[in-house]
Amino acid sequence: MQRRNEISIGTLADRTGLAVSAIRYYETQGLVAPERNAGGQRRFLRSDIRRLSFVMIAQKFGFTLDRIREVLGRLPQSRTPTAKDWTEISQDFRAELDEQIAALTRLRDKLDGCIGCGCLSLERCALYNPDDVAADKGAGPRYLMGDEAVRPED
Amino acid sequence: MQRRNEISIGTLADRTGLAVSAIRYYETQGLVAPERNAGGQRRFLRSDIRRLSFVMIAQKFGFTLDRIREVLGRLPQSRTPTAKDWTEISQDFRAELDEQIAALTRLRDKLDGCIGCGCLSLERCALYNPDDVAADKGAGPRYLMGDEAVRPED
DNA sequence: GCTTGAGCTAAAGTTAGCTTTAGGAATTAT
DNA sequence: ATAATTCCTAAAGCTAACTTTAGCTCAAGC
Repeated sequence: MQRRNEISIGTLADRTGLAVSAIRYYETQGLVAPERNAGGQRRFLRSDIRRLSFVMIAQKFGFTLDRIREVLGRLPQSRTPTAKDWTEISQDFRAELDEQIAALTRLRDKLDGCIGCGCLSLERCALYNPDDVAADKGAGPRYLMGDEAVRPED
Repeated sequence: MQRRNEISIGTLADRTGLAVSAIRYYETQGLVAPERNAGGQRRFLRSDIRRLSFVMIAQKFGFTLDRIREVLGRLPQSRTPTAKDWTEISQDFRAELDEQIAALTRLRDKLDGCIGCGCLSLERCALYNPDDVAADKGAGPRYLMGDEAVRPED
C-alpha cells in the first residue's frame, strides 16, 4: 500500500531512470534517506524524484557523489525543498562549472602555444605548470609534472 | 651500464615525475614498449620521456589511457618521432578538447535556462536530453535521463 | 490463500588507473 | 668483494560508482 506522498524504490527507479541498485547505493552514500514501512521496505518521498534528478544532472557535470552530497546538504532539512531552493543550489553549482570550463580553456590555450613551438616536453613548456584543472580522476596519488622534468636534448 | 640513448625505468621516472610502478603499468597498457637488457631490465629510449610527458598532458585533459594509446598509434613506428609528429597529434587532440569544452558550455547554458524557470526536474527540462557530454566516467552502465522522467506535480 | 513479483541484506565482482607487497635477481657504489 | 640500490614479476589492494548474485521476506493479484 502506498500513500500518496510515499513511493517505493521501484517507482522511484522508474521515474528517474536509475537502477534500483543505484538508488540503494545512493542511500549508503547519504544522498537520499528514505524511511521504512512496517515490513522494512523503503518509502521515499515524491520530492526524492527531484532530488535524484539533481544528482544525475550534477554527475553529468562531472561532480563526484561526495561533492553532490555536500551541495545537497545546503537544502533545508525541515521542509520539502521548493523550486527556489533548487534554484539556489544550482547557482552555486554553475559557478563551479564556470571554473571548470575556464580551467579547461586555459589548458587548451597553453596547448596552442605548444603546438606553435612544437616543444611539448621542453622545460619551459607551459603545460608543465601543475596549477590547472583537478588532475585527479581515479584512485591513488598522481604525480604532477614539475618544471625541469625534461631537458631540451630529449 | 646505460648507453647514451638508453635509460632505466628509474631515470625515466625521475625525468617525467611518474612513479616507477606507473610506468610499468603503462607498459602493460601498451603506451610504451621498452626493450630489455641482458639482465632483463627495461631499457627505454630518451624519446620515451617525451612520449610519457604527452601521456601525462593528455590525462590532464581528461583522456583515458585507451584513447591516448590510439592517438599515440598515429606516431611513426619506424623512427623516433620528431617535433612535427608531436605537433600533428596535438592538433587532433585540440579538436577533441574543443568539443569537450563546447559540450560543457552547452550544458551550462541549459542549466542557466533551468535556473531561470526553477524546474530542474520538469519534463520539458532541457537537461533531460541525454545528448550531451560523455556521461561515462566510472564502471558499469549508466542510465541516462529520458524525457518524461518526472511529472510536473512531483 | 497461494503464487508471483518486488524488496531486502550482505558480499563479491567490475572498470580505470595505479600502488603496495613479497620475494628474488641484477647493478652500482665503496 | 660486499653492501646498498635498483629492478623484476606476480598478485593483491585501493577508490569510485555501481551491478550481480544468493538466499529470503513482503506485498499484491487472482
